[in-house]
Amino acid sequence: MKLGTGAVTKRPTLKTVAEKTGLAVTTVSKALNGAPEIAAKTRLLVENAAREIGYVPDRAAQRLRTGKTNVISLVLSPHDEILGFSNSLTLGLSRALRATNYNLLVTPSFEESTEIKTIEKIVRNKMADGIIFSRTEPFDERVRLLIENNFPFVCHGRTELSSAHSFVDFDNEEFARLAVSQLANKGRKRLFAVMPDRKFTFYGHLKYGFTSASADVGVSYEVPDDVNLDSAPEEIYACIARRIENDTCPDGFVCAGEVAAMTIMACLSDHDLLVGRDVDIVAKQTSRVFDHIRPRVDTIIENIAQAGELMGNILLGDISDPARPREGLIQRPESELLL
Amino acid sequence: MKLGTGAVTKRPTLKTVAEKTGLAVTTVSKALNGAPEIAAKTRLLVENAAREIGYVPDRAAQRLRTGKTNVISLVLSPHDEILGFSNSLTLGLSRALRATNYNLLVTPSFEESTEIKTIEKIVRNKMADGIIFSRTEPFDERVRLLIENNFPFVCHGRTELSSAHSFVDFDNEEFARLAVSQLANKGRKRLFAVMPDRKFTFYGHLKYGFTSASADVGVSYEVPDDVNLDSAPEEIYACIARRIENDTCPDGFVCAGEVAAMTIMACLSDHDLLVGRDVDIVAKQTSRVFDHIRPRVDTIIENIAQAGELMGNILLGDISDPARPREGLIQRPESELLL
DNA sequence: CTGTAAATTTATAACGTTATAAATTTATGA
DNA sequence: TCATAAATTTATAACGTTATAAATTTACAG
Repeated sequence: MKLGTGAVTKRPTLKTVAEKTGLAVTTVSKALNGAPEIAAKTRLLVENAAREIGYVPDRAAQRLRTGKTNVISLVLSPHDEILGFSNSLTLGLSRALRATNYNLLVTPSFEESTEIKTIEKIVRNKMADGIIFSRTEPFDERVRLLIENNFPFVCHGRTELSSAHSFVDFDNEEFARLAVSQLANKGRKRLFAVMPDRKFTFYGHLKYGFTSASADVGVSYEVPDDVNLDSAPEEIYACIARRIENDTCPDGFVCAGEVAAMTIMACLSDHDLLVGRDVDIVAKQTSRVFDHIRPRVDTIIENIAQAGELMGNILLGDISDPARPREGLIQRPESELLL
Repeated sequence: MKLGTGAVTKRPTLKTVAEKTGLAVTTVSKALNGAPEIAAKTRLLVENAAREIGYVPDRAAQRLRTGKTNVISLVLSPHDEILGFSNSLTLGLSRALRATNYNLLVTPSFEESTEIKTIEKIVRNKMADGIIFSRTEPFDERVRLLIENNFPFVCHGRTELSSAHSFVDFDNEEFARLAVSQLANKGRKRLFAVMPDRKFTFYGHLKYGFTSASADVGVSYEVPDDVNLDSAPEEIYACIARRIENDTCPDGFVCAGEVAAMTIMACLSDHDLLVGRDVDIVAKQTSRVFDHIRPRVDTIIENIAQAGELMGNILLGDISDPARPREGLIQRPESELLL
């Protein structure tokens, strides 16, 4: 098949290579797959012939025959933050898959409630060799399902389930501690944190880090229960606006998401409150947006692309060795605190 | 195969359904594919049996037999703007594919130069039924390759090639005109535009709109040739900083990308120049970031998710009817100009 | 040389599907 | 009732691959 000439010849198959070399299809297959019983000179002959005519194995046929799809499925939640998250995860995953012959299938679920169906479908129909997903809950039903079906997966975030499974998580507790400490260093006394929805495991970690660190350094702290990272920006805005108008505005914000942080900054700015003078903010940063936002705020980086790459590599390992013990990995925060 | 019980039975196939109904595999296949020669009551019988045992066709086998992959490949350029673009495109595409049984394969190229290889590979190995990509050039080699190989695709942006092909583009000329007009209305006299790299088709459209509209309303205009939308933010920052320090700072900015706009805003802010007082900015908006950025700037929306959905639908149509005439679609800007 | 073991190659079958052609059943008209 | 057409079902083969078992060739000891 010559490309770029307009001429389209039929794709070469093992049979084509077999005919060219005068060997049997089986021999060619084995030679190309490095079977030990093939004579060295035969292997060479086959390899050259294959290269010459541009033979590439047919994925569908391999998949049908072996049951291996060579596909990793990234299952995205409808809420996956539009800034950065999915994107960086995809990027990182792609890096991990780059040198392999795995493909990345992106499967968004449009409603939170159908996500388990999406995963069931992938498992039942063997649409992938492994699954990646995020927004893990302590007793995550997706994790349960996948463990039960012995289906390789790596999730972003921990569970509290007894069976070990692969995951990559961020040390959110440490993030919160660093944030609190920074705000306290700047003399802030009344802290406020925008946290994820309670149902997620990392809510617990963040909350624990935030409250215990606040108690440790002796500042007041609050975790509102009417807004979280998945709230519409307008709700977060309204919540902060209410505080300001009530004169109950905190002087230090810990914000575990970029959009929420930006929303808060916008609200403060609209009420003539100045970050750095009247209040301080420490935000979790997952993209480079804050580089371009003024006034500058303290950020602590969660490297999502790196998480994606780690998850990809772990998943590939889990797939190639189904028996190896599953374990998790926790990323450290990289702080970019201002002086 | 029962899920959720831990028990894993073998996947049902056509054979399973055939055995259950006492019919031949062929009959079952035809019944499920709506062949007209199958008796209505047979069809019903088969459909019920299939549903009952949860039969789902095996993609690999279908693919091998029919040559149809049921996969759409989104080929991402390394530069695809991290904010919004890929993400929104993916989202829109997913929407288009949602009700179909197409899957979305995301294939990033890590270097600009290898992108054509990536596409060649997809075509040669028939890894997808259709391709989506962006950053189209007037004489785009990817477009040429795909047309030559008669491979379905929809690109984001136009070409100047003679053969018609499917595309979705944004009316960048109109965008630029609107932007210039808004800045002129605000009394700005020295306009400056951050444009895409010259090699892209939409550079031409933007530039023409920008320069001709500027001439029409009688303001001076400039398109720098040392920075473009793909420049590192630091370069853009440095370029603007130089202007400010030189006292050659423009008073109106047209910015065809979000990150560039934010960078400019940051630079202005760092030099105590106020948007709305000293300068004005009109930015192209492809996500909702600007909702949360202060001071507010004028934006004109390019709806990328919608573009993705359109591209997906066009591609599906092109695939199902390879003979239908290929045509392009141009999205109108949605302006969100401030008063 | 010859017989046997080792090395290497090959034939067969199967993965699950569908296009094609052939076979069977049912309906129709004389 | 029978022949024939129409409707419906079925058998066969093939898509490209690989696991298994069988066949062939080569090497080696006697």
